[in-house]
Amino acid sequence: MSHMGYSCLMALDRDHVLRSAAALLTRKSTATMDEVAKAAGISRATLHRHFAGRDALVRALEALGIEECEAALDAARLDEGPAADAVHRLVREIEPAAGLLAFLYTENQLFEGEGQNQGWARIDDRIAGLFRRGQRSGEFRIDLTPAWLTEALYGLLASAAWAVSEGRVAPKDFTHMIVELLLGGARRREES
Amino acid sequence: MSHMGYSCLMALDRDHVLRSAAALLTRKSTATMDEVAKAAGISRATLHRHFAGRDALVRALEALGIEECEAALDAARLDEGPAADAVHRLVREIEPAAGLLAFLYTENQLFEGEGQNQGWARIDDRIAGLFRRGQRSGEFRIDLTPAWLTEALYGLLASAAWAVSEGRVAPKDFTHMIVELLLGGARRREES
DNA sequence: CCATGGTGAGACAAAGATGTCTCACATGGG
DNA sequence: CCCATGTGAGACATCTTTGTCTCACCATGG
Repeated sequence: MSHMGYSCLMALDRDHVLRSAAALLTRKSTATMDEVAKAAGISRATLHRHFAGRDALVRALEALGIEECEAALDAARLDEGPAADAVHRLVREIEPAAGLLAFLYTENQLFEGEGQNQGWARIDDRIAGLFRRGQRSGEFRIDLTPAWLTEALYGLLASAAWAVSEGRVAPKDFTHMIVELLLGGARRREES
Repeated sequence: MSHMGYSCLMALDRDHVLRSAAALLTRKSTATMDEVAKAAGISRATLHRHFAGRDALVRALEALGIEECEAALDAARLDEGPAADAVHRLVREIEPAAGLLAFLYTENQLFEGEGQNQGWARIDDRIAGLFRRGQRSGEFRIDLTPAWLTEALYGLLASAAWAVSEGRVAPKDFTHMIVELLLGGARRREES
């Protein structure tokens, strides 16, 4: 064993289990602990050694989702350049986590008060702040509230993730579809 | 009793139960049969007399959702006038059913092959057809596929329904928020 | 070689939800 | 008044999932 073996191999294992669980629960949000274990290639006993129970697993997934969102927000450099470009960078950065986000987004409709509400609130604020910046600079229209634009972004991310996983949308179009609809809408523009 | 009493009162009762269940499951998608019964003001036994089981209840809700969608599609007269106006009418007509739609939309991520797939396919086709008409007439841009626009509409309806139920968006803004984002996007338009 | 620790398989009880049943009660018609 | 029908309350068995436990196995390091 040794401390290094523990902290290193376990951490890698745990991360692998977490990502397998995310991939499975994205497709089947009611998957059993046994199914999660099999999907990760481990036994239910070992799964329980990593996560005390289903709640703990979902909490860990929530933490992972928050972490990846924050990382995407950082990588997108929301404060730099035109807000529209920042939105584009944000969607591109957040795409790999979209499936997980969709799972957590629908899961959170259930646990009203529980969960890492503070973590999500912070993310909501950062995204809403981006839209607010775009409104103040005159790039974005002001009759759609930042809160709604944020919510709409979540909804479009979830829709796109499902549409891609069911083959209704090509994976390579993911970012383009979301960004163009969110920013430009469906109506044809004369100006551009 | 009497046959009329049965077929009439039962039907009303059944409809009332169905709508109570829809309202509850919209907020708490994992609600128990007991909770559904209490929400409808009846006992679990009576609930079981109306619907053989939870599956039957969800199936009935799915049928109700399909029915209301079709009704909204009919009322919106998708073939008349500019496609953009038809989209506006559609969202306005479908608003009362948005909560139920959101529930079914996320529920259907689970039952892959099951359910009234044919009913949904027909609705998908009608909505996608509306977007295709708008593209052909030159109203809508052609780089966003009708399938994606349809999916996005579902996602925005679900997002808006949740945002309203959690107080993040005013109920009266429901239609405006969705239509303006879906058609016009967040970017400010020079022309209008 | 042997000891240690992680793992898989499976047994087990507990908890929750479901489906079925019985029984008492009320209401409305004959 | 009496009977029939729908209803509510609750008991009950069943099923699924969960959480805990034990035990045999195996790989790795000493």
